[in-house]
Amino acid sequence: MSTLGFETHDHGACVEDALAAAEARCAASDLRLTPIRRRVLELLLAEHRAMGAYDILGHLSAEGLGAQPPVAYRALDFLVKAGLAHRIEALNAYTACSHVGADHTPAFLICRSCQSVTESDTTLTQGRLGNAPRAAGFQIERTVIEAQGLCPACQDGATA
Amino acid sequence: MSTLGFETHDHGACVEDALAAAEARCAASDLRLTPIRRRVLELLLAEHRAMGAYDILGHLSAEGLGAQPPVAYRALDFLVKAGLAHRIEALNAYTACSHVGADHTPAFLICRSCQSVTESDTTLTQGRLGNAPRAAGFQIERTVIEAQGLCPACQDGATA
DNA sequence: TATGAATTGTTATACTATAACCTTGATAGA
DNA sequence: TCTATCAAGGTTATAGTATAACAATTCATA
Repeated sequence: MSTLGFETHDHGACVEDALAAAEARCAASDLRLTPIRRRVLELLLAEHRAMGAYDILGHLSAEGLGAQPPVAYRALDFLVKAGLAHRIEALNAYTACSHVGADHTPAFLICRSCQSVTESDTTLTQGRLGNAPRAAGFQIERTVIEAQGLCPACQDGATA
Repeated sequence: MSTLGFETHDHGACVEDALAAAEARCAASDLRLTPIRRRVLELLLAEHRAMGAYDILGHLSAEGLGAQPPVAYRALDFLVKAGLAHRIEALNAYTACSHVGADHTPAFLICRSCQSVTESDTTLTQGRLGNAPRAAGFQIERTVIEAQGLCPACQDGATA
C-alpha cells in the first residue's frame, strides 16, 4: 500500500472514508465523536495540509461552535489521543491521520511551498530508529519523524 | 563511534572540547562567536538537556548580557544556523550539538523523566527515511527525528 | 429522577516567537 | 583620517501558541 499520496485522488471519497473509519473507531473504543470533534476532524480532512489550532478555532467560531482556544485545543487533543489526527511538531499544527486503525508510528513529508503534509508509512524507519536507541537502553514511547522539503509538484519552477 | 551517551563522562573536558570545536568552526567559516553567542552555547553545553529560549534569557539577564527575548533568540538562531546547536521541535527548546563539524542529520533521544537529550548518530535512519520519500519524488531539505521515552537511568523506579 | 462522569463555556493568563526600529562598533575604501 | 557600510546588539511592542481553573451543561445509567 502506498500512502505517499501526492497524486490526485477522489478527495470526496477520501474524506468520507476517513470519517467513517473515525466513527467506527470511536464506536469500537467507546469514545464520543461529538459535533465539535467531528467538525474539527472534517476541517483537518478537508485538505491534506496541517492547520494551526487557531485556524481551526476561526472556522469553529465562524460556525458558532465555540470561540475560545480551549474549544479547539480540546477537540484536537481528543483527536490526537484517539489516533484520528497527528500533531506536526515542526509547524505547531495538526493534520488528520491517514492510517486510522493501523497502530503506527507516523512520518510526515511536509512541503514548504504548498504546505501539503503526507503521512508516510514508517515501518522502514521505525525498525531503524528503534535499533540504536534500544542498544543504548533507551525505551521509546513516542517518535516524531518529520521531513521538510519540496513535494514533486512544487519542484517545477517553485521557490527552489 | 557511539554517541548514545547516557553513560557518565568527563563533562568538563566535554564542554571544553565542544567550545574549542565551535571556535574552530567559526574561525574557519568567518562566523563571529561573540560573547553572547558563546555564553549561550556554554549554557546549552552545561547540561545534556534542552533549554527553552526563556531559560537561556533568564541566565543572560542575570549576568547582565541582555534582557529581551530577541537577544536569546538571535543567539540561538545563530548557533542553530552555524550547526552548533539544534532546536528540539517537540519541546520548543534547544540543545548543543554533539557532533560539531560532521554534516549530519541529527536524531534525538529525549527522556521525559530527567529531560536529558542525547544526540544519536543517524546515518542509519537517514538512509531509511530517505528512501520512501525519494521514491515518491519528495525532495527532503531537513528532517526532524525525535524519540521520547525513558532513558536507562530513569527506567529504574521512575514515573513509568 | 438522581447521580456521577464527561463535555463544553468562559475568563484569564502563561509561554513562545518575531517585527520593527534604533544604536553601536568594526571594517574597508576614498 | 574620514566616512560609508554592515553586522550585531538594545529596546519596545506585539503576534502566535497553549493551558489553568472553574462554572455550566449534557449524558448515561443506577
